[in-house]
Amino acid sequence: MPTPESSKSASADTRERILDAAELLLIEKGCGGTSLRAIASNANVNLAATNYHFGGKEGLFAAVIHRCARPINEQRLASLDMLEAQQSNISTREILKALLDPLASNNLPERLPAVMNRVTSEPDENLRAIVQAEFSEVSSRFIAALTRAIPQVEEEEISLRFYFVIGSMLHLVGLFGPLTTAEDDNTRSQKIHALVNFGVAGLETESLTNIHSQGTSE
Amino acid sequence: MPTPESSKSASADTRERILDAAELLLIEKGCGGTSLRAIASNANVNLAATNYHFGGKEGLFAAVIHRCARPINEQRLASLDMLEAQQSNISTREILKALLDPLASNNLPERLPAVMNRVTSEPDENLRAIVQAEFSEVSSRFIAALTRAIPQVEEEEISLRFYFVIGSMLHLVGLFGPLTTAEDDNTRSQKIHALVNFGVAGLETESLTNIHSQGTSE
DNA sequence: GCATAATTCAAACAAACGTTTGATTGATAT
DNA sequence: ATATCAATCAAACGTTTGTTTGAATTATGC
Repeated sequence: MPTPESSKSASADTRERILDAAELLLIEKGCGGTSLRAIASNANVNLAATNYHFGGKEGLFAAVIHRCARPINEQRLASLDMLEAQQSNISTREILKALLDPLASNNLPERLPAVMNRVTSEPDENLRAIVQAEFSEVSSRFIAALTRAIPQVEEEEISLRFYFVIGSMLHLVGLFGPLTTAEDDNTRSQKIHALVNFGVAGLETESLTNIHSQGTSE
Repeated sequence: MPTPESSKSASADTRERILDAAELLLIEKGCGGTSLRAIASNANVNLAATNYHFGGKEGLFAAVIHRCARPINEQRLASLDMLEAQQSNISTREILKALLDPLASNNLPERLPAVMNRVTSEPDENLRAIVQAEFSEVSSRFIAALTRAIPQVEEEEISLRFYFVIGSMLHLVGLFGPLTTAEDDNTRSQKIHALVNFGVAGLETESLTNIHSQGTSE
């Protein structure tokens, strides 16, 4: 049973073509709506190649997710590392920019947001676990940084609001669509900037734990 | 032998059993991951009944979406109507409460958020069109109300921030899960309240259209 | 009662799916 | 050149999918 995990031969080209085709189809048709036959056809490879190189459909999509998420999450963590090394008091805006600005960069795999938007809403348990593992460090690190930056709000509330920002981000990249022209980059970075403003205000607002007269009198 | 307890119209009962089973499976397994056979099995009806009553799989899910979305959207619009009839200056918080509080109510079909969370991220074009049509009036009405309530922010920015709130909402109900115990209702309404606070702050913050030195000057 | 339409049912349909097989090619090293 | 292993290929595997069919059953109108 040969396991061709790390190979640099001509098969590496096949692997990348499969990943590219799978990534594109995953964005357009979703995980369950993409067949291995369509991937093989678009990648100009044999049908069995997908099973040979990735062990199956699930392994293939896991590789797609990993290839997409790793560089952008590394950039996020690197930016946060640099912030924490330079200053002791980091602003909420700086943290959110470290988190969201990589999505506006155009020298990164632009399709990552679209892939994440698809994958985070997939009902498949295994894929959800893969995604969660891929983002767990980013989540914990940024929640901790935000908790330090906003001491007037307790950590549990910060954590919830962080997920609000993530939800806004995912919904926003859903509006982007798979388009990635050069002029769209400007519009996209503007919307990312708007999201940063929105998130800063939402995160820093004082928490009103007093829920008085919640019921609607009608 | 037919069940003797079915004294009402048999066809209407079958339709509802199919809708209930389809709704539950749609939440758990997604749209593409739910087969008509699983629906028919869980609903204790014949396989052909789903095609007979709804014309096909797509018509069935459209009926599920419609049955879920209509009552909650009617409540949202009714609350907004009442606000606009009573006062001329409506606060951002009142508008967001009219939009989001129905999600915390427990005498409504609680499964709507989970259904929406699934359906809004489905890649199927026809289903997306159905969802968009179902929510178009709510979106336009609430964006208009928010634009009047927050005159210092231009409408285009309000529209974008509104979708941030929607994204946060969808992500939040994704965290809820299909569980709906009585004690969970309390936790759920608390999180909805936190979302209202978050959204009010994000919506009302001044827009920084001056994107000067967007690049990180470090 | 009988006739007519509506509904349910078991069975089958063709198509598409992920996966596996076994032969065949290509490269590498001895 | 020969042996060896990784990689590609056509073909088929068994399952599951949505949908359809035609008979059987039930409800409805007269």
